[in-house]
Amino acid sequence: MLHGKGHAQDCCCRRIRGFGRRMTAARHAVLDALSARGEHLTAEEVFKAARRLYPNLGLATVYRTLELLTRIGLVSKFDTGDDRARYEFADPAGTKGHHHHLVCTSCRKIVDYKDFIKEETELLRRTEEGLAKKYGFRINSHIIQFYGLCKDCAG
Amino acid sequence: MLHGKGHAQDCCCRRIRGFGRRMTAARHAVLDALSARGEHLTAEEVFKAARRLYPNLGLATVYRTLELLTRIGLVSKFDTGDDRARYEFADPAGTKGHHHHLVCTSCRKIVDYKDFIKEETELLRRTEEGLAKKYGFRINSHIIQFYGLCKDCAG
DNA sequence: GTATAATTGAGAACAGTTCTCAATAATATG
DNA sequence: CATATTATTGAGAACTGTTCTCAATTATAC
Repeated sequence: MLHGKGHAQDCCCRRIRGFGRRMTAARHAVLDALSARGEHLTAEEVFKAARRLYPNLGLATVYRTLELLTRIGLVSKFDTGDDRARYEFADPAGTKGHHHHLVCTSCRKIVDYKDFIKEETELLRRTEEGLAKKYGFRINSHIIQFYGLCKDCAG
Repeated sequence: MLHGKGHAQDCCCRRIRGFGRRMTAARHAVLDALSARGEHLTAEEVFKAARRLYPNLGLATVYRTLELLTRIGLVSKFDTGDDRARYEFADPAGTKGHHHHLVCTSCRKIVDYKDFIKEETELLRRTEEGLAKKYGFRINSHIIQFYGLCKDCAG
């Protein structure tokens, strides 16, 4: 049985256990991969990275773990227009700070930006409130993405 | 050969021709379906609606047409977290006005909202400018979506 | 330690989307 | 208007990302 190294891992363990689920080597490997490899990873990328830490790992387990982490709220899953899902730590755990995405529709490069986040967050909060009231939703996440061509692709 | 009925269709024809592509009965049917059936349709939904107008239509053609329309900029394609793409007229053609989406993660209901749009648009414009400058992107679209539970699903 | 139930890896199955290809139909040309 | 050219089509096969199945394994409670 492996032991998580970082604070994030410990925190995640507790969260997983608190959810009545077990802590396993496979899940450790996925968590390690997610925190080592950074943002917006595909399941395949997580799989490759995690398998280096735990060679016996299966792809289905990666999907299952990512789904679990997403359900718990530790990971956020999103889409950037190609046809595979992306995963990254949700704010609190990842501690890389809240950010949004800027996506090149040609080369698929993804830029995480934090500039403008403060204003955006402020507006989003107000909008959320208004929408919740008007449409009776209990809102718990949002997505903002900009699409365009990066410098290299714009030519 | 069918003839489009609405202004949007005429406009689209011109755009398609202007792109060096041909105007066909299948494409008319897809355009009609898109404008009759409203927002955020899946390819399957477009297919079913369009096939009522042109029974010989094939699903692959619907995908090809939607891809063409998206590439031309007449249609916007997006994703709301389930695993099928959604399509709707982009602003100018659809003339239903710019809107964003509020998505129920349980029943998958999608609400188009236009409230708050003005402030959002204003902020997005400024953010876009800033991002374009800082990261050298030529930005040409964005997505804002809120996720949560609708009144019925929140219980 | 043992019992119990969650978790696993492997591969099959699945769903949405794209591809292939011969047949058809829209446009340009004469 | 007839014809040649070339895009487009429908049907189904193929593909890709993701989920499911199931017997074997392993974390946890006692």
